Parts: sequence; structure tokens; C-alpha cells
Amino acid sequence: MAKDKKLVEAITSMDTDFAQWYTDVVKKAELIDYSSVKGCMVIKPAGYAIWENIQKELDRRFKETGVENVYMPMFIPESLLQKEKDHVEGFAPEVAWVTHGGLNPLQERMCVRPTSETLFCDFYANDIQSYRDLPKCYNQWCSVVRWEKETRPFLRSREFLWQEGHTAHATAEEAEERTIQMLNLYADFCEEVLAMPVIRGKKTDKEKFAGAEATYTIEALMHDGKALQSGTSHNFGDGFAKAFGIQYTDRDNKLQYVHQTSWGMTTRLIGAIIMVHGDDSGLVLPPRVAPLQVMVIPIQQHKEGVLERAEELKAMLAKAGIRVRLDDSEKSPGWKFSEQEMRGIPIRVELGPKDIEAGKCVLVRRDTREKIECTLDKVTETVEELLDNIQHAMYTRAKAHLESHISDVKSYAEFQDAVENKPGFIRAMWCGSEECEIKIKEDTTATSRCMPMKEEEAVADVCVCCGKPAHKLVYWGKAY
RNA sequence: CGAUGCGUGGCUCAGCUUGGUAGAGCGCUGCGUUCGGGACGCAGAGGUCGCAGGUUCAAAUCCUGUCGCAUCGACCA
Repeated sequence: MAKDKKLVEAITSMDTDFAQWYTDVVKKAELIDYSSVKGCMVIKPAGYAIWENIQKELDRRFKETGVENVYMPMFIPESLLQKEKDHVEGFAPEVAWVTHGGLNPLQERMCVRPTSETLFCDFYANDIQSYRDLPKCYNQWCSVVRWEKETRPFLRSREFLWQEGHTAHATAEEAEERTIQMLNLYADFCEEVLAMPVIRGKKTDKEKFAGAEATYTIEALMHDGKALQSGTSHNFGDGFAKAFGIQYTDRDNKLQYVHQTSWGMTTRLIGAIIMVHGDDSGLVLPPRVAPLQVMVIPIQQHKEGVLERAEELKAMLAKAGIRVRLDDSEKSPGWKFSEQEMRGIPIRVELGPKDIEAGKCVLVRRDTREKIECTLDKVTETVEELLDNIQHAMYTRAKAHLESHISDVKSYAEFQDAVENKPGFIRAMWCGSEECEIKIKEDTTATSRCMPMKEEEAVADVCVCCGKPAHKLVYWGKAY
């Protein structure tokens, strides 16, 4: 009993306090530490390794579509930031300024990039001359700074890691095509690799990116029923091109403006993984992003031959390309079990003298805690199969959670009731006016998340807020 | 930016009301016994009490100021 109690105290239960649970998991799984700079975090090896896996997989997928990586400066002169009006207005409140170089004040202050549209545009203005230079499909991996007031590990920090893709195209059609292509790439990535189902949709004008013509988003649903914007893809049309003078000469020797896109994903995804898959014992990582897929835990490791057999087992799994480690520390097995669970490692392999004698081992899957006996000669294939099962089971579970947390509402009363009592997405019709959007937000704190791209049947024919005719279906919800 | 809370060994905190020169649990180090759900014994190391002033013979404790962090709201990936 005393032992159980200790376990329970380690991580706050989700149902008791979801926010505290999140913080506990982040720390117990050793993903981050708070730093002495407010709102900035130290990403520890366990957290950074997840990001590296995300990077590796995304980067590969980007390159398959013809994207190349570049690196831009981290400083933006004020004059450059101000070239596109909506863009500055959107970002000015949250940029950090550099005013001095060494001891001397700068002629012009510079902000630390909150995003690099302006830098890419400035560069493209010179780099693009002819239709032969198009399209340009560049991406950069970097960190950006936004001086947030309220910060939370991974979900909102003052500095965060991300990738930002910036493309320039000859035609509006091509730009739109790229915008959608990247949105789908993001969605597929989330579903296939992170086992996280998402709603693909378009943002309303109110919610779109500062300076964009259209913003597309993928919205995921967290365990507590709140939405998390998990990736965005913007079509800029020729707005930035006109502000920055990005023109090319077409085949007919006429000057044309380019059409641009940008798209990004951030370390926030790690927050999403935690809140979609985690449980009261800690993190649960989908095998495909898990830095460690298997932890081998020897029982009575001091006994003759146990560690040797465990090493062999580890080597065998490693040889098959499985990311595996042996926990041969002096901790007790129970400690190691808890540790492996908090860290979300998908499979634990227990190996003790009894197993060795019987020529088997015990596999325990993290997602269901199911224990599986397995003969030692079949470990590799069983583990491979199990990793695959876990990946799919996690997706299926998350998908079921998403689908069972979507409410259709027709009236404003129903809407308010749903916001209060039915955590999750709310599907409701909207007339298209910003007033209704604002009113809904003020009344309920729910915001419009997106208008789904997939054809979906209308819930009603009038706006849920004002009652005027409406044909836009919107997913609403409380969001992080 | 508003509200709230918190700053004392690595962590969580007690001590402050009533001033007298710093404690506990966990963690850490060493040795030994343990090992199938956070084991135990013994011996140790580790703190100018967030910072700066002030009051006092004497300040973690009282006074003034200041800084930082966390949580919750408004804004945002």
C-alpha cells in the first residue's frame, strides 16, 4: 500500500488537475527543466530526442517534395519587419528587441525573429529574377522568439524550436497547391508517426496568420477535450510579394509578382503527444517517435548470467534496428518499471533467472500494460510486431476519443451547453460574420478552430449565433 | 498587463507569530544486505535562508525596497 501511495503522489491524476498532470509528466519524464529565464525551458535529452525524431521524419518528407534547407539571420531590422502592414501589427506586440551592439546603441533596432517571412521576402526579392528561378521551396530549422505573457512547457514558451517553410511560385494556383500539399503532409505525419488524428481545415479570417490570404490548420484534440493547433500552412497570395517587390519576368517578358506560402510545425507537437497519449503513470510515446522503443529490465541482475543474457537480448533487438537500452542501474526493478512508464517507453522487457531457465522473457506494453510471455528465440519478431500494434492501437484509441468528443449543435443554447458540459469539438453553422465569432468567444471562451476541408454534411441552415442563413460549417472549441 | 502564490542544502518543505547563530524527508557518496511494481542498514557530504538597505548586542525570523519563478486570466504556435 505504501508503495502504491508513493506512485500516486508522483504524478497528479489527470482527472484531479489536468494542468498539474501535464506539468508533472513533463518533469517526471525528464523532457524539460525550467530555466532561470522566465518562459524559456531547458529541453533535456529525453525531450530533445523526440524533437530530433520529429525533425528527421518531417525533413525527409519535405525533401521528397522538393524542399531544400537554408538558414536565415536571427535578427530583423525594424524597417524590414514593417514592410507588410498586417504582419507587423500581428507580431509587434510580442517581439523582443535588440537595441545595442556591444556598448553602443544601434542606428536601427532589430527584433529577434518571431518568424522569418520578412527575411525570406527580402532575400527572394533579389534572388528571384526569372520564371526559371521558380518555384523556390526553402525551409529552415531554427528557433524563434515571441515574448509571451503566459508560458507553459512546449505549449507556449518565449523561445521555441520549429521549422518554417517559405515558398515562392509563379502562379496563384501553384501556391495554393503547395499550401494544401504541406497541410496534408503535416496531417499525414501526425496520424502516421505521432498516432494523432487531426481535423484538417481552413481558419476564419479572424484567426488567420498576420498577412496571409488564407491559413490552413490541423487541429488535434487533447485528452481534456481542448483543441491544439498543431501545424499551419499559409497561402500569402501576392501580398508579401507586392510589399517587398518580389517580381519575376515571365515567358512573355512581362513582370509578375510571385505567389507565396509558408508553413510551420513546432516543439508544441511534443506537448500534443503528451496530452493525446499520456496517462496517470506518465508519458506514452508512439513507437515511431519514441527515442527508445524498448527498455530491458533485468530482475535479480546480480545473479550469475542475468546481465549477460540481458545484454545478449539487447544486442539482438538492436541488431534488428530496434531502439533499445538495458537498465542495469542499481535501482530496484520496481523503480525501473515506474521510470520506464513515466518516460513512455513503448515496451518493457523483463528478464530474470526464472525466465532464463524457461528460455523466455516477459514483454509489457506501455499503452495497455498487457504482459506477454515470449520465448527468447522469438523476441525480435514479437517486439517488432508489438511495436506496430502499439502504434496502431494508439492511433485507433486517439481517433475514437476524437470522434466521441464532437458535438453537433443547432441552437445557441445548445452551443453554450456543449461548451460547458461536453468537452471537445463543437460542430455548428456560421454565417461568416466576425461579430458572431467575437460574440461566441466572449460568451463562451470557445473559438472557431477551423472550417473542415473534408466535405461534411451541414448541421443546420442558419448561423448558430445570429440565426441568419449560414452555409459554413465550423469546428469550435476551447483551445490551448 | 491583471490576480494569486512561492523564494531556506539537488528536490519538497518545516522553522518566522514570540529575534539568540539552521532542521526533516527524499535525493546524492561509500560499504554491506537486497532485487518479478518506486527495498533496507550503517557511515558521510552538502545551506553566507532570492538580493539590497534598515532596526538590534544579535536577523532566516521585524521594517523598507527590489528581483525572480510558478499558477490562473486577457493575447498568441
